[in-house]
Amino acid sequence: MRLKEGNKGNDILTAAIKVFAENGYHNAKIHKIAELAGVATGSIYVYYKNKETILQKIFEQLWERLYNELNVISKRSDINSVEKFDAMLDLLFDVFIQDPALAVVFVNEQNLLLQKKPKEFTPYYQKFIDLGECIVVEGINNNVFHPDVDVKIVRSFIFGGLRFLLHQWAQNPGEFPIDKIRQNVKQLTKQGLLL
Amino acid sequence: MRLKEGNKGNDILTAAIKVFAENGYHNAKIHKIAELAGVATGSIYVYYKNKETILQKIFEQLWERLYNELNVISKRSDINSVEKFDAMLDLLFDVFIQDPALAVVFVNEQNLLLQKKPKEFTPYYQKFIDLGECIVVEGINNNVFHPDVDVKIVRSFIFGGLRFLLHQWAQNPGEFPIDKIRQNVKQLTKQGLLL
DNA sequence: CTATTTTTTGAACTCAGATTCAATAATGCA
DNA sequence: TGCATTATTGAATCTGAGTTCAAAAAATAG
Repeated sequence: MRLKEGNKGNDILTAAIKVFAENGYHNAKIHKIAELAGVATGSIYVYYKNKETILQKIFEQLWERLYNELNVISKRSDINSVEKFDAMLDLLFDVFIQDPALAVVFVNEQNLLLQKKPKEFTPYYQKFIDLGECIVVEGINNNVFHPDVDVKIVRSFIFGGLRFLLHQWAQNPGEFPIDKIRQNVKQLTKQGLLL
Repeated sequence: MRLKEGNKGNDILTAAIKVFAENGYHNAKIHKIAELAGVATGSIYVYYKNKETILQKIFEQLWERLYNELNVISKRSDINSVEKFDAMLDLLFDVFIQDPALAVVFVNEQNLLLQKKPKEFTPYYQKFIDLGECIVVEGINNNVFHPDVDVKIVRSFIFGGLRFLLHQWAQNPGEFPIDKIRQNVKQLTKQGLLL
């Protein structure tokens, strides 16, 4: 018997995130992912059924992690709704700051997968979204958030704004300090533009 | 001499927007665009150099139009900064409401082009962005907008949020009335979530 | 050390689909 | 009406990248 050496499955995933981020999913060549992962082209197909499966796995891991961490936040009883809202934004920032390439892939390719194979998209995504919604509803019920906003619309707006900013930052990290972005997003979502 | 009948160039563009929206650029087949436009496959290449050129043309038209209309708004002296800001949001809503498929293409494919061929991307896009920035700066100078926000960050956040919402709406127009979205976005960008 | 099993390899295969182009049709003009 | 010019066609070509697979290498067991 022979054991698989190292963790090639993970190496491939990490390499794929980089290559997908740089070239976009459709322009990413399998052979380049293999090269970056330090394996042969054929090995990719030992670990993943095909190119699309790699993308699916990336989102699976991402959303599972985000959901689990948001779950912890939403259950805390030592902080109020506004603080939970803050913590949620921080969570998203922290995850993507750790891995800018992942931020780019997330922004560019999530729609692709969701549109093409909605059934096979990780359920953790929906669970995360639902939790985020809960936090805002809780804030409304506790009289700290405007009651006349539609939670689903607000959720999508903030989510979309964040996506776009993270994408910009990931492609050109020097342009803005990420903490300035973080601070502005919190200001804007909570207070708005008006004085 | 023989003249080209009808306006096949435009028919192809309109068909392409539909097919790109439904399948995404990379999964869109030229032969399907041709079919929808009512021309033969080969005719596409009489009017456009290749598939990518069609996408470029779509964005060229879109941003030229948006820039021109925002230009009119920004020059008006009968309305104040907040009203200009409102008018800018209305402009974006109106254009994409008119053509949901265009909204989907815009959200899904703009990054692709910008990343791949930044030099060839229509300059009207940057001009539009700059104008939007001016309107917010004007609002800050007139003491109606928070002075401690970074204009570029705000601009991207709002833009990203809008994109995401329009995309959701375009894919499922029944879920939310677009006017509710419009109203929520204005509320959120100006007042924020907090009471 | 040999046999057996599993992992790894990468050149070769495949095939979808973008692009081409020779043939055909349509129009304007004399 | 017939000629010249341009528009249109769509089957055939070509290309490139995802995928396969038979062979080689590595690891373990006896």
